[in-house]
Amino acid sequence: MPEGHTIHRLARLHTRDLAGREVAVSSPQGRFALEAEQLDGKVLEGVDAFGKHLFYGWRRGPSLHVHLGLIGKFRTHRHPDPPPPSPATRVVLANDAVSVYLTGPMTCRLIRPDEQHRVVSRLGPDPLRDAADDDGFRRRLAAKRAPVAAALLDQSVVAGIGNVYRSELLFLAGIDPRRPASAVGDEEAERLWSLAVRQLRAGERAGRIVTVDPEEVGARRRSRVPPEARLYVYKRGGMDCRRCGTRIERAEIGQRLAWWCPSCQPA
DNA sequence: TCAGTATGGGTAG
DNA sequence: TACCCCTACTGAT
Repeated sequence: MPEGHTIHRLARLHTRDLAGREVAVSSPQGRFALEAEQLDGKVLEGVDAFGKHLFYGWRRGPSLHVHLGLIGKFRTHRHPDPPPPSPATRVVLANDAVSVYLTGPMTCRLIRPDEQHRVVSRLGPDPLRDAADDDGFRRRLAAKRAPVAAALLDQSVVAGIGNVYRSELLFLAGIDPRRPASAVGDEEAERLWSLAVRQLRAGERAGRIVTVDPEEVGARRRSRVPPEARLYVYKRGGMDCRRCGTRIERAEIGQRLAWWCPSCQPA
């Protein structure tokens, strides 16, 4: 489920589980075998997240750049007796305590510092790194003529938001997803940014996306909200808005489906 | 067993 | 804008 909150959580957990020690690196699938040989036995210094990108930094070695794409997945198995990796496992990172398996990444490659800099410099502000940069977000948003829902998926406008958060944040901000990004006012943009910071932080802590106010669905805490009640609009087309009862609408915006409540997010 | 789907993004034209 | 790639799971056949 790789939006920015998942990526930052992986960086934190992989740093905790793997950094500061030698790591055994292999590639059961074989597509990363030559590169794995270069890293095998090196000490991992830390894992850094920018938007949806992960960078694994090694003592005396090139960085490992991972982007999960739509279907990439990390699985962590505590020892003893981790299950064998599936034949499609691109990379295994292991020490005597844990084995981490990576499958289906869009990007998995060794990268020089200048290339890493180029990747990061193309990204807009990341709510989980640059919480104070509401101004940078506002300026980048104002420069886009595309619908605001498309602009939120543009990683050069804001890094780390994906298809779930874009619909949910626009609902929380009361903004119609079809409105041109350049027509979003300064105060609305600031509100959108502060919602992004708050929601992605909560998602990073919880390891899942829960945008509903727990009280609105009869739960005491975010962690108690049942799975089917965690979101306001995402994938709820044709259902009733949790707040006003209006039927949730759905349309393709920016090559992906978006959902919104026409009453809570008036045109 | 197979088609469809998924929280993404790069490249060619 | 169209097309492509990556894997796992679900539901229909």
